[in-house]
Amino acid sequence: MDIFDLTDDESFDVPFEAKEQKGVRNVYKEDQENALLKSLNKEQLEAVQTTEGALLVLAGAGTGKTRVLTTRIAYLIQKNLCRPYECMAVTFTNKAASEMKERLFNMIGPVAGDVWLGTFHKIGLKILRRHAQEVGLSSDFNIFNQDDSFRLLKLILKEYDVDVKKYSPKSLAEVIDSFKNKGFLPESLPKSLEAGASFPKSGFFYREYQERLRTLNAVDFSDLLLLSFEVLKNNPELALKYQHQFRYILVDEYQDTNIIQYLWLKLLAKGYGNLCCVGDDDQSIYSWRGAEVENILRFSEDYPKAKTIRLESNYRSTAEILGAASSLIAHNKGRLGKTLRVAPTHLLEGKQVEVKGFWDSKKEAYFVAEDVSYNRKGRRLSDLAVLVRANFQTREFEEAFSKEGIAYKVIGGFRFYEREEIKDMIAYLRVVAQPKDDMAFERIVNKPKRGIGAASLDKLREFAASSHQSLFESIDAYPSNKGAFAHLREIKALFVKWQEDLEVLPFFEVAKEVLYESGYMKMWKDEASFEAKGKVENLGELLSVISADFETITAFLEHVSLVMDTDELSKDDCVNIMTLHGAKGLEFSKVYLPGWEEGIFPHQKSLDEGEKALEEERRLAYVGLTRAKEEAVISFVANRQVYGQWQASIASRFLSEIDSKYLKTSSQMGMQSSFENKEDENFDEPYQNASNFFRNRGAASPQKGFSNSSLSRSTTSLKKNEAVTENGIKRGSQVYHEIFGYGVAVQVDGNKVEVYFEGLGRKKLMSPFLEKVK
DNA sequence: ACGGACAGTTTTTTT
DNA sequence: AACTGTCCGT
Repeated sequence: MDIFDLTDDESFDVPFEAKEQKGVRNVYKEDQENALLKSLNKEQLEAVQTTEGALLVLAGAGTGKTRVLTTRIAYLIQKNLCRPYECMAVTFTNKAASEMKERLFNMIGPVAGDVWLGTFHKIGLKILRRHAQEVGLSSDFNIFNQDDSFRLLKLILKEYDVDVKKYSPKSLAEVIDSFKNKGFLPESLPKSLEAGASFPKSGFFYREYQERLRTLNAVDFSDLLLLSFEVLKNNPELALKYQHQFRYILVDEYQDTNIIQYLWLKLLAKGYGNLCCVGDDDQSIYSWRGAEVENILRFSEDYPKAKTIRLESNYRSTAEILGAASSLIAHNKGRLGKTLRVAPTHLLEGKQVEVKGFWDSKKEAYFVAEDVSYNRKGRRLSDLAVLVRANFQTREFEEAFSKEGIAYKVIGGFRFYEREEIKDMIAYLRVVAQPKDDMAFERIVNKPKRGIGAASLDKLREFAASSHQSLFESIDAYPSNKGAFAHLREIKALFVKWQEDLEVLPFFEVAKEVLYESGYMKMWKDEASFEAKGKVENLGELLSVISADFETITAFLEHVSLVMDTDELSKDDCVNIMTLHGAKGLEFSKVYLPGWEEGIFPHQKSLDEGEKALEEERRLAYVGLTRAKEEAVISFVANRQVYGQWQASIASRFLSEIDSKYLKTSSQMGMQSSFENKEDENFDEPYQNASNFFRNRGAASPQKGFSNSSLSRSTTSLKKNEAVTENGIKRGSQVYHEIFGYGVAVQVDGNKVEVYFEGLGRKKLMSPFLEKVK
């Protein structure tokens, strides 16, 4: 299951001239080549067979990008142009890597395992592990995830008395990450970059952060690239060795590379210059992670002899879907430009893209669930997907699907490895593996409660800092053995025991010991709540995952930091619910694209940021549409609840940017107001309806638009911290008031309140009337 | 040391 | 709505 085995060093250590090829057929057979290439079209064939020098393959959606990449690798190996371990193929996601791995295996068999195939981060990690000491780390360093980084930054900011509310660790993390993505260590950070950053003294905090990471013997995600690049940059001999090894380098999704990845590739490809980059500038959706579309736009400047091949035959979608997607993306400026056309062998008779408007997101979700029910006949559920802009949107679909009895899986979102209990357990294991890891240690030192409070920890922290040791190490030397410190010694003794056990027992056994002997499992078992039950189950599941898949603690910890459990699509037959970002590289026969509302999609932040950000949103929409093979449904709602507050929505501008001949619109609003009976409204234009509706009603007086029959009445009790004021409802120190005139809140008797409302249930009753007042 | 009450904030996408 | 941080009583 591991994409490539990090313990397998032989392919590297043996001088490559002397290396015998394992399992590769030395004799090239023509029929093999024919079998490999026969299904390719002319464009694809050229991309596979252009083996010398730099090559840019501009591959539009659905034009067989992965096929070209894998066939190219197979071709190189079969034609004996390189040995498997002399070929490196880099992807962005584990999903893409494992798919390529699988396809390659089917083409050339087990030797596929020798190809350096993996994500940028994984290959960076492989290099960094070998040469960690060059950057002042020991090779068993830990990998910090985003959460760890935030916590560390928060710690640092607090030490310097920075107001964490005003200057959040998250924004600092973003700034530091952007430095790393551009390839700068604190020492080399240009003043101008620091000055332009949105966080004050970011250069100082960056330096501080890197130093702390080093003392913790840890790196963060971006370091995997940055530091592996530094290692090679500072050791020309070493770099030469790698440059000599990699005769062929292939890159997937080149449009999403950032500067450090660009430099990293350039350095590694220096030996042979056989760099093949595949990408699509219209699908660049990771600029917030430092991706520079410019990398792909100026490829031919960087590699002047580079050839460019365009793949424009689309084997995936109907003409209607392609037409809709193309007419939308045409609104973007500065594209390299491609014209996708339906492949002649693939002419599909298609339906128009459906556009539907709904009253609220619940109706939208239930429509999708019912439509799925209807469409499942003669189709696999896994051929259907719901693609959302943000993770929070998945919730209502989950609810609707489970009520309709439809199997579904949410990809991404709340991940297994990000659950509290799993993170705690991982923290325990991290301390076992790497006692210097103060972050992990602090996380679990008093979990379950061991009578070690904040005050004692403060003392220990101070002591540890003055003796330049980790918390764990400094426990023994601390000049006290009372109260919390006695408990600290106890827990340390346990950790030492587990470390010793690791020498003699299988990792799985030790993991089990840790879970039970620490009292962590007991802590949740003793709790009667529904939640705790699930946590106990999850912990059990974690143990079984460990016993099935991981032999060493290092392998396990590496896996949890680099590979998310939900990276891969479920093997079961179920509907996939995921973000648009997560859907890149996938295809489905029918795709649902909900939540196309201003502020949701395009996201509010992109609207605030301006044209460039908006273009990226548009590319995201393009990615979404082109995932569909046969059908696509776009929908939006008139009311949306975001963070517990109701808000009016207006249909996304993207809808009006799509050539209407590819669209079929219909209203599913089904509201109970008098609005429904108005004849002058055109129900075939639901996105206009939504905006008109709120324009008409937005600032209206309470009763406007209500017909008496649809007006309901309900009484409710005020909560402890609520009161009715003249302008609205007072809750604590916050005052809320009614919006849109949907209802009137009237104090009746004591804490009883009478509310008029329109066709909404009790739970929803209050929220639409409440809006925070500054 | 610990838990409950209260106030205030959150606000995208991922390796 | 769900979450964090702080204050305060036990």
